[in-house]
Amino acid sequence: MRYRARMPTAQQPSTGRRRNPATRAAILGTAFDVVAELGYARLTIEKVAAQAGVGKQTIYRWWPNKGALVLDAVLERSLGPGEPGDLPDSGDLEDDLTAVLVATVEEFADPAFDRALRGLTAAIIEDPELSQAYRERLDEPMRDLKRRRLRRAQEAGQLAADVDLDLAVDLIFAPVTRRWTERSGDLSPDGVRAIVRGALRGLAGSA
Amino acid sequence: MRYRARMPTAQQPSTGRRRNPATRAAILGTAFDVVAELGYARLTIEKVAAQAGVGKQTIYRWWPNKGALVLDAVLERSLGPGEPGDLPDSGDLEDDLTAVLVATVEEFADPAFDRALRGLTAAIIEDPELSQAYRERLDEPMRDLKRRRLRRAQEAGQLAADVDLDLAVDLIFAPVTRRWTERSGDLSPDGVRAIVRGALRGLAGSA
DNA sequence: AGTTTGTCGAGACGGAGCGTCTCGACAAGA
DNA sequence: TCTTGTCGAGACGCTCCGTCTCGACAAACT
Repeated sequence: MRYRARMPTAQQPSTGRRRNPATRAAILGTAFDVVAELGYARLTIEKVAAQAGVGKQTIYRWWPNKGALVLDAVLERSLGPGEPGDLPDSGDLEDDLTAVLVATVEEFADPAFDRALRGLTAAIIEDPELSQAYRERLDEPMRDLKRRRLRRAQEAGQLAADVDLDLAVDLIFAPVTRRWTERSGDLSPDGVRAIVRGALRGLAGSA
Repeated sequence: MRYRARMPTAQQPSTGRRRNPATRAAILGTAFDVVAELGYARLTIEKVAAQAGVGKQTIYRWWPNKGALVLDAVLERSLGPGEPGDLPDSGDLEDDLTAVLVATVEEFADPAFDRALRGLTAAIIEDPELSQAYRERLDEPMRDLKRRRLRRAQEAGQLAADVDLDLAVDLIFAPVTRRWTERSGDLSPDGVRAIVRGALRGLAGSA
């Protein structure tokens, strides 16, 4: 992870003036607003700097490029400081997974969040280093929540004992993501429920 | 489709000099090479023009932006002129789907094709108009092949009769795409087969 | 044969953003 | 007090943007 050293999470050296947290917050907040309004392609470091009332160098000092900046901006805005609480567990796996996916789709319905996340995704696809950072800081933690919920289902006998949990996560969640990125396919609550049901029961239908 | 009128498929007016097909081919070929080498973000119209030995205006006359150019470049190179023959049908659905997906993964293994397709995908995510063009000209035709194969499986009783075919396509193919775009997850032949098996038999495992 | 219409390579143009660099002001540790 | 690093501001040379104009040329129509 070559980034880290220059990224905002780098630890302070012993001496010298300390980094201003308010400046960092202003930059990330503005970056989110800009990508939410203009998209990633038309986002400009100069625009963010001007709009945040900040020197360009202050951004370049802490973030190596647009992608890293947008990743931090999205992470800061969407996750916030709190712990990312567990997935719901009502006992009914199909209901719980459907609820999670419906909530995700509802977030996509907010144009600002939609554009911001599209921008981040576009950046990630082309930049292996950024995609690794995304995986470690956003995707893997979320994935862990999903695996945990599925493991409980497995222990309750609602999921086959020999099923690989990573396979299960992909089978359940990837179709929704695909319909979102390509803007085609049914993302209504019914459509989402059908995906969950299909993944759980299978298409062959021997049941 | 507002593009069309300015896109290379537009029909010729009655009089005047005709468009040079060799020029079109040179531009698209060079565009593919450039995106395959540098990626989408660093692809430049000026670079394509210079490298193809062509005036900038000649590109701007026929393509409205980078995205449209790259879409045509990928379409031209990956599909070629021929009809996109049917999916294999050996009678064993799981084997056939696995073979198709393994072939797809093998294409991703070619760095040039990988970068070109990543570039196209990145462009599509941010541009609704381009994503529609992609859907109509590449995704939907492929999807149709998949639906046809699945319908035959349905008639043979290997797929539940009440299963929606678009749901089936997403469930089977989206996980592989996800693992590719995010560069994480098992894309080995075994991993791919597990996806197909999981989608067909279901995770709940009542069989 | 001549005219019209559109294509083509070449490159000039003003403008936007790039990423680097330097400046003076300032704040925190030594 | 002195050193070290942060900060806003903006100048710098550069690349690329998208538009425009030019002269050469080819296809269709008169």
